[in-house]
Amino acid sequence: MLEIEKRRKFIMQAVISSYIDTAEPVGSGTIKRRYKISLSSASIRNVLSDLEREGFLSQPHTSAGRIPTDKGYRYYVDSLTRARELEEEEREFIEEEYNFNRVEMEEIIEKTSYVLSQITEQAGIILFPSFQSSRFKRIQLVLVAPQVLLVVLVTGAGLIKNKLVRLEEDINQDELDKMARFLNDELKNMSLSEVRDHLRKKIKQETGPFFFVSRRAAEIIRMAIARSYPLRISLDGTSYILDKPEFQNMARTRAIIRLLENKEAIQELFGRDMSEPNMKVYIGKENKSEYLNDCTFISQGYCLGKKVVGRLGVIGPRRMKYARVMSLVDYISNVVSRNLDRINH
Amino acid sequence: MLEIEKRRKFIMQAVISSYIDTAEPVGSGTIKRRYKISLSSASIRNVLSDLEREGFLSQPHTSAGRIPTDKGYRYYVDSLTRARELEEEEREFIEEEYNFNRVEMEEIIEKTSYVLSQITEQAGIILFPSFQSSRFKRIQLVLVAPQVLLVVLVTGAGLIKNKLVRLEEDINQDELDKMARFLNDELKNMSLSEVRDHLRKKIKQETGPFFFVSRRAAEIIRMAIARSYPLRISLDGTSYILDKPEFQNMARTRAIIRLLENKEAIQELFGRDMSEPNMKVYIGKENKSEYLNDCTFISQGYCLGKKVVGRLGVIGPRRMKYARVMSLVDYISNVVSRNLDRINH
DNA sequence: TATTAGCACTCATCTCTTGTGAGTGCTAAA
DNA sequence: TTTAGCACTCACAAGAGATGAGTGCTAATA
Repeated sequence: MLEIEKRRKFIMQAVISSYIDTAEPVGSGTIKRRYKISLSSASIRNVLSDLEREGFLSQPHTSAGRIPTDKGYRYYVDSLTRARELEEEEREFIEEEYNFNRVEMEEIIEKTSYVLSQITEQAGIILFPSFQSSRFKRIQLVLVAPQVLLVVLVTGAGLIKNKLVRLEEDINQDELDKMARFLNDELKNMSLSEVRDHLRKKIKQETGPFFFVSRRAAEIIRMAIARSYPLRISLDGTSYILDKPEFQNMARTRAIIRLLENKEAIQELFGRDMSEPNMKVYIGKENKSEYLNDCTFISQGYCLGKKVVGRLGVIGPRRMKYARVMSLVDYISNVVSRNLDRINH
Repeated sequence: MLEIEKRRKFIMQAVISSYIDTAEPVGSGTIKRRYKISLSSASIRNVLSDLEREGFLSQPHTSAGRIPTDKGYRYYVDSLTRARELEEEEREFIEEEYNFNRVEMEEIIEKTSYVLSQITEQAGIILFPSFQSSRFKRIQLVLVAPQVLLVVLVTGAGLIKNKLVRLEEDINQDELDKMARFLNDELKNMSLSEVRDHLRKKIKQETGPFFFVSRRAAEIIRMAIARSYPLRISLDGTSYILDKPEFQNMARTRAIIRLLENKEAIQELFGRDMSEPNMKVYIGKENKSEYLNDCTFISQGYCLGKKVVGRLGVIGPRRMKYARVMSLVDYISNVVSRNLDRINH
């Protein structure tokens, strides 16, 4: 009984790993040849047909070998494979890439989509740290031209946000400095959504000396963060998709590439995972978009301090080296977190 | 004599416009049918074979029709086609897209690659205003953390550049304010390359009271602009390339897409045209990259005030509607310039 | 003298046939 | 329970015509 379970696992593993290597349907003969199993091809066939009946494998046509289904890959990822140590070279390549004089968050983020795609040979994606959830650190108000105000907002995620705000009345730099001082005291370490709420309250309840600075300041800062901060995504290596034999069909492939050109669509792929730290693997139809029915999307959060501020990941064919790619995504997510921390203090 | 020249032109035009429509080689019969010409197909054949001998047309194989060569397209663009008025709908679509409350240069730029690609159904490209050549407008120095300085540089192109600079020694905000005041006076309206040279000179010749501010300030600002400002490009609609029948060949198409993923490679396509205002059309092998041998690249400068600050354009198959696309690129370049001006005063 | 009808020829592309081989499921023997 | 043996399936490759849109050349025509 236990013996039979072991055999199923072995054969399942054989089918998947062979298919991942070759992209060709795997038959009983191939398994016997490649994995020197002490069973006849007929016995293997029996197991294969069991696995097919249970939905782990399928046949492209009657006289072909088997290929894994979504359920098959899922089983493989959950039960048959485990995290792998990175190769020395992989680790070196990654560390090397981040070994530049990085003082700005943006450079780190943009580098990351490149690194992800290069090392996995798939499309690499990273979301910039989310603005709304990040912490207020400092504000600076600069009069750029009469009635045009530059608001510089520095947040905990190392994000710097510029916003030009057009004012209706004249104001001078002294007044602005006063406001900035006030805001910097008042809002220290709040998250930006707290900032918004706090300011709304303050405006209502305050009177007196506070009032005159507060009202204007609050309006200004709200203008600066109000229009939802444009979603920023860095994407690289889309062209790797075109290399894979399963994506030689132009029509489907074009749809995938078109999806990746659309920031909102990419955001939807992450669904509700945005602020979760752990790794998510979406295989085939598990994906949020039907255009990715033939793809696997692996993502993981990255942190600033203890807080998850964004996600990164890769998109490739379902037929991918899961252990390797998952380990890489995990490792790179840690590298990014570490680097973000370093520039922040 | 004049008659014969006219006939050549007509037939040349017929071949190109038919090929642009259908992507199929054009034969004498097709021309006679589609353009109701009062000549026999035999006469047309004579002209075709003349045009081929002179290098304007070529045959994929002996028993096929003719397709235009680079030289043929070039002749067509230079002599047979002229700027076209935009359709009402085209104009409306463009104006509509820019009809949002734009106060930031970045939004306008990013919108533009989208508009270019949508309306021409090709890849749309725009370079962000060049940083080095833009004019110094204002600098702001903010101490973000001990020894970490945020330099905010506002330039004439509406560009705002943040740079975090790590200092070796402590400095306080008062000192920074002094420096900023000094720099704002000193550097007003210089271009950033002038700024660099100016500071270099100043440091050498100055002594006395100027010295102590100047030296630090100069170092800081040079750190801020020194590392060549990362080339920013906005690109959209790459996937349109996959629609065209001439790009069904994966290998060549992948190479094009890979090229477009590489910012430096894109920059090279523009060559020395960077600060020229006029339109450039590169057909097939005229392109700076061999990967674009089957493409046409059309670009034009856009301005802030009277100064060209960047370029925009489209990349598509050689077989494109030149009059239409050229008019669109021209129109959009004007719209961008107009919008940039508006946010700048 | 310029034009065109006529004709033989070319060659990519489509369809049809056939052969091959890697795979299957089932059954009966070990 | 395992496996040898066998009939069967079916994608795919190779080859053979047939088709037709195109050509260039030549001789007749306006």
